[in-house]
Amino acid sequence: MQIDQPVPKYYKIYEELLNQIIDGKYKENDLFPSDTELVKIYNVSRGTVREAIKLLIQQGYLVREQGKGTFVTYKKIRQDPDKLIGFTELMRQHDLKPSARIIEKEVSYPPAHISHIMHLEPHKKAVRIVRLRFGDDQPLIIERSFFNHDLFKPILDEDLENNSIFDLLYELTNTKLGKAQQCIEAISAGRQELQLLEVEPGTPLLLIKRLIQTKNGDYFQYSEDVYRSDRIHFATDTLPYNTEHDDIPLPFTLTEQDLF
Amino acid sequence: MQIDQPVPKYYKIYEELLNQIIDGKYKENDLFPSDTELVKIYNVSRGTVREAIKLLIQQGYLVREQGKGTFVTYKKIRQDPDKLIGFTELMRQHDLKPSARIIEKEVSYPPAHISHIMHLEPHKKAVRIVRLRFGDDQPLIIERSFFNHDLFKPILDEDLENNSIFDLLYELTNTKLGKAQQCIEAISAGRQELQLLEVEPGTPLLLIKRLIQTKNGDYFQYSEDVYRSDRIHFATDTLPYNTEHDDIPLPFTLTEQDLF
DNA sequence: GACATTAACTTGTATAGACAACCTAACCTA
DNA sequence: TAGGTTAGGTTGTCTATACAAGTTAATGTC
Repeated sequence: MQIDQPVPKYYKIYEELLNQIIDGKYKENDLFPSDTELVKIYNVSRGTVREAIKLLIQQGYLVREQGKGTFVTYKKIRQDPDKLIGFTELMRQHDLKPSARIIEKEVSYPPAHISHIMHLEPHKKAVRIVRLRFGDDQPLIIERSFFNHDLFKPILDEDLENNSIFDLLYELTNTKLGKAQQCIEAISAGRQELQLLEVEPGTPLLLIKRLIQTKNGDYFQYSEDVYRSDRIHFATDTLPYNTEHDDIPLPFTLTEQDLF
Repeated sequence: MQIDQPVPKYYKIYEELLNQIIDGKYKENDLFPSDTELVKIYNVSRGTVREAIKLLIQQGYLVREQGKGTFVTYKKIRQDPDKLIGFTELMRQHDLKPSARIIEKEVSYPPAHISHIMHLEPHKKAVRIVRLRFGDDQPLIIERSFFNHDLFKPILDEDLENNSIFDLLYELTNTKLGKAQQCIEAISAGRQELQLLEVEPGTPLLLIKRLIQTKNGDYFQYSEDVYRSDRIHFATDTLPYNTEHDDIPLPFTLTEQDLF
């Protein structure tokens, strides 16, 4: 015997709108129906409509702009975490203007666990840099990095907003990079993320931690990059075998209709 | 000249309540003031109070339970990058006792977008399976999959709770898997996730979408797996920052250049 | 033509009220 | 005592309304 679980109106509306978006009823950047229109269509109150819209916003399908309207943004920037495509290259592929801002830059004693991960001796200082990455002037990524001070020193005073750190490293010290490790987590937006990435409190974000060595085996960098998951799409084409990829985007998510 | 931007009431209340929680006014699992009490304290409407509470829930500070009340659940974000786990064999490397529960299993006509992505003809049925996977009896992953019915038929009645689907496929039909695509997102826990994964509303989770082909090129499976990010670390050990391709000048120099 | 004003939209916030669903504890009854 | 009922609390959902804040396009004026 199946229990008849009542599904809220706002959730049904959410599902229906999601299906419409997935079915391609709206194109990227299309104007979505306004609250008032949806109120008439579904014959519910505005609060209920907004509840449904909120879910779609949280999933990254819609964006609201006060005074202008609600817009469809289902297409995400794709990035393959295995192939470390550069940020500017990634932006260029999506016709977005890349830019960066240095939030913090200092030489200090890192926390103990950072020293440990980077195999630094306890008395060694490290270079800490926080950068904010933009695509078309929209904040996409916070990069929080610790660098090996000895290796980083030669490029410390270079222009890091407009130059590649790895490029500078190679040009000035002839050092190349070697192995790297990374892991991915989902986190909730904290205080700094709210401010820098311009998201709502509690927005789920992707956290990618990387530990990068030089080709000599020295630990060069430990970074924690926080990505706006609603704007950047992490995709891989590998697994057992890697042939030429068909490139089917997987931009949607199963709805409850698909599940029950 | 800075425009004096008005801060919403619900946000001020949110900040004040957050400060109280951070200051330790409430202990873990303490009962939080009810909507009605907060309405009296702040002299606002219930909707406004709930807006503030919602933010605290999304941040993971509070949990609401219908009929019982609102509770404080301070949650730590733990960083443990020393444990780096492989992509597929998470369970074994974690040294956890693996188990699974079939939530749903049916043969039916899949939604249109699933048919499309799996290259199924519209009249073709698919096997839909929802599995909940445990490690040491704790729910870790929801696997929601659609399988090609023709390919899946031979193993439909096998014991899917205690066997690997891929292993069964190979044993019974000698079919090997080919290429796969996958992408990773961060999402907020929805209704089914709350129930099955036993997490609090708004908990950030990892969503991994996969499209898997057989070696023959047939589309075998589309799945969306939801991981408890607080219990599972997703990691790749080595990245092709690759040293072996140093001789190839153009493509790899570009990527390294743009990375920072 | 250039520019300010206005009207008519949009989303954002806030209020007040209602009922449903759920939980707990006190109470009543067998 | 044991068990069922009820009253009163909680959160969940939904409605209806109102005004603020921001955008856009048409209008009117100089």
